[in-house]
Amino acid sequence: MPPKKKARVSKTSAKSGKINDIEGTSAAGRKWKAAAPVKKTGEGSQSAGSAIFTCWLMKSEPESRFENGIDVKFGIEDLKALPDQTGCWDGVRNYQARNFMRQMKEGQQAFFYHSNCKEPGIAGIMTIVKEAYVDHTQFDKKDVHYDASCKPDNPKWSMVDVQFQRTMKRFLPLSELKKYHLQHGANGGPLKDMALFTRARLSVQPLTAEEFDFILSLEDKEPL
DNA sequence: GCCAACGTTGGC
DNA sequence: GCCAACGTTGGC
Repeated sequence: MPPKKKARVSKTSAKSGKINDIEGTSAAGRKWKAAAPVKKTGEGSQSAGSAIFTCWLMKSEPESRFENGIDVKFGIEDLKALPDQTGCWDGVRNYQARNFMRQMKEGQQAFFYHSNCKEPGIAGIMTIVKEAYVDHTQFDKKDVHYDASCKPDNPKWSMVDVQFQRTMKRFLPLSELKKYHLQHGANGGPLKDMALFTRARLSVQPLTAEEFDFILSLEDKEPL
């Protein structure tokens, strides 16, 4: 069961929702050396020592790419085109990314990031509309992200439902975010520890409120 | 298409 | 539980 690609959201909107959160055997959810400023869990229901995150970034590929004969393309326009502009973020096959999805709460916001494409960057914002539940595609032999090691009585992978909120006022390219990241490394600005750069391969990542707000503020600025 | 970074697997 | 080999991610 090789780890698979990034998420692809399928056209299911409101499948029968079993609020079935599997226990968190994070077999591989090992050491993640808190790169991001870790907000101390003040009052949350998180176990001691883990941070509470409220903002997210989720990657998906907006350009066609075929994997086992199946196109994994899913950009923000594809989400927008779904009924109710809502889809499930299935196909995540990485423990850390999965665990972050399991921390997501209804109503929280996530950036929709376009990866593996001509112009990588942040395309828009979506809202978490359903908290983590079993990702049914792990059992589906026809699915790109089928995981033969998973059985319905012992699922491994979760997904959340997301709803399109809006596109960014202007697309925020990775190249620009990186310039700020580098600049902030020198001057201590808000993007100095951004997971997009410190944990490049993570497809679902947390942002601090400071990071999120700073990125939002870029919409009204000239491109760097 | 290349390839560096890094997560996962499996032997020991 | 270590760690080398392997496979994937994703920018360039």
